[in-house]
Amino acid sequence: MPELPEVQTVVNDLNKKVVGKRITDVWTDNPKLVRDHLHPSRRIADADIKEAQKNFRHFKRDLVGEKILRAERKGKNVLVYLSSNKLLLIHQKMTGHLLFGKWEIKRGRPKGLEPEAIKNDPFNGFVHLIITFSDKTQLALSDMRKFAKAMVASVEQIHATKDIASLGIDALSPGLTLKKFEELIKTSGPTIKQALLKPELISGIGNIYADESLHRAKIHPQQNPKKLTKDELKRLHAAIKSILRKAVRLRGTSTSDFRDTEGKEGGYTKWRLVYGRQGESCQSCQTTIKRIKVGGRGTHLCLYCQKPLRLYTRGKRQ
DNA sequence: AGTTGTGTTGAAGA
DNA sequence: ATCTTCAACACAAC
Repeated sequence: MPELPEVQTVVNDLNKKVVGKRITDVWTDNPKLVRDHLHPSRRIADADIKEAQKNFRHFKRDLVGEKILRAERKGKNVLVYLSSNKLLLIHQKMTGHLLFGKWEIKRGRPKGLEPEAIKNDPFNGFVHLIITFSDKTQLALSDMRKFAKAMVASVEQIHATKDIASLGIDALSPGLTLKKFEELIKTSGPTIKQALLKPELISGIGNIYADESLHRAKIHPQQNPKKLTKDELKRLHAAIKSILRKAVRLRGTSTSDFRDTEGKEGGYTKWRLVYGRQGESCQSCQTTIKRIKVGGRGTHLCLYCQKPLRLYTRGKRQ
């Protein structure tokens, strides 16, 4: 699941590997992944395959000949700045990730040639989009569930899309001070976990880092955000910043499908304390980690460290 | 072997 | 308005 650290890892890789390259070709077996910047959420029905193919032809026409200037992250979106004032937006959604390497199309299917991790890891085999550069290197989108989307338009048009324009402050932005964090969290409900997952409030946090941050801050995910104490908000703010920064440093988390542009797994996976660890013992108190539902989302927590109720004895919290 | 769970996001429904 | 549910999709696990 590409969240802030995973998308940042991809963007950093792109800035190292594809800047300065010129696009010569674009291939897909799933034209539906291409979206219209005016209606970025509109999906095209299978029955309208002709329309999707036309969109893809325009997408390809817009990209071929363009030079890559730089890449940038906005929330969980990858933005690739191109010559001619154009911008390529890619959202990897749940199972998408970008890979840098070489492929050949055999009987209409892409076959990974290099590097090794792309050839050998099944999670890198769901390639549905390939951008070819003039030096014959390629950038591919592997996406098992085909939720990812891409669009190209002018810089202004992409920034005006709802995808970008409606994003709240970035979770790692220096502008997200404790004061700002408190203000934002106070406005939102119904639970603190759901508030953390709202991109229009704070962008970049997904299921993994929401659970990890709440555990570090010792806050129950179903707490009413309006009722959090000043100290709890301070702990949560600090936990989010420090966990996200560490995850960026370690190139993200790969509990399932996420891979970097070399096809390799992220290093934060082994530092997780709760996400995907249901049934294991909490490292602080040995209580069994539980998995519950919060707002329809799988949520991992330690019921002892993250007590839902305030119990006071002689004025002190137990 | 059919059913369920997975998690991003927005649209639809309540 | 605010909240919940569902849909897009493919695959693993039960």
